[in-house]
Amino acid sequence: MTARNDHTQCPMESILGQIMGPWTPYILWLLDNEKTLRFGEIAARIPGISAKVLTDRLRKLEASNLIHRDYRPTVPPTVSYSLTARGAELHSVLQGLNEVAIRWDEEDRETQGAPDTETIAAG
Amino acid sequence: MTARNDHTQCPMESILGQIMGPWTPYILWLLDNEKTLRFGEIAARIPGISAKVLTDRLRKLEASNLIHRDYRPTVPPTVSYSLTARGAELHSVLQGLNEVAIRWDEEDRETQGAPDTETIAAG
DNA sequence: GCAAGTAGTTACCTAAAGGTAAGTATTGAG
DNA sequence: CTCAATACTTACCTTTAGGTAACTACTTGC
Repeated sequence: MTARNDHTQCPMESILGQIMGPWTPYILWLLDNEKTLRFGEIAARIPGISAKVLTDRLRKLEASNLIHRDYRPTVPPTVSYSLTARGAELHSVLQGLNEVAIRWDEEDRETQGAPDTETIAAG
Repeated sequence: MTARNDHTQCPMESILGQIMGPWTPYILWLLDNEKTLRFGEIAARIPGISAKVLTDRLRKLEASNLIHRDYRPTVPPTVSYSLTARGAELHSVLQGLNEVAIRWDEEDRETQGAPDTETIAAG
């Protein structure tokens, strides 16, 4: 209210706008785990994504200075992606989120269905 | 392929599907900070959101067992929201993300503009 | 001259998400 | 009888996002 507008006073909204989106945190997590991945390798690790959307996400992450794009003009061309120093700062958040995800996944497996039979996919 | 489908083998995608979305992590972070908030209070803290979208986010978070809905049939009715035990498990992730957000915000302020004058809100 | 291979880009179309506004329930005040 | 208040819900419409498929560039191999 006093110096900045009310919707930018909170840095959370800014970072959310950068890393949110259907596949964005997942891409960051992949790069955090595997250090360097080529375009096709990322696409292979995300079954449902299209080249158009993946390109879009990559461009936006690059524009936010979270990933680095390494283009090698070979034939055919090779493009590798990796986290920047800023992108690497998300490491603990990404890994923390993954730990919670794994925990919940185990809990839901105990509660909702037997580990050896598939009942959730029946409906 | 053997027991689970290939897109659910990674718990990250599951948790992302639950907490992702335009305002979802922000709502969780508000409730993590303020413990209990009424519908109108959440709406007031998120300037750009509409009642329809806020209701949708709240319902989905409730369905994921991340928030608790407390309906008091007073006149007019009072509805309060708070994190469930599971939702509270996101505390460190949410706060860690906020710390990174604040750090980046300060860094960007040093790089892109002077700290004492407002140049970003001029346009 | 055509296919293959990588990493895209572009055009076109459809599906989903979100905005706006009005309606719902309840009861006390006027 | 109507207004006001809270927390929605629903209908309708627009905007946006995403899917699909074709095209680009360049060189090797046939």
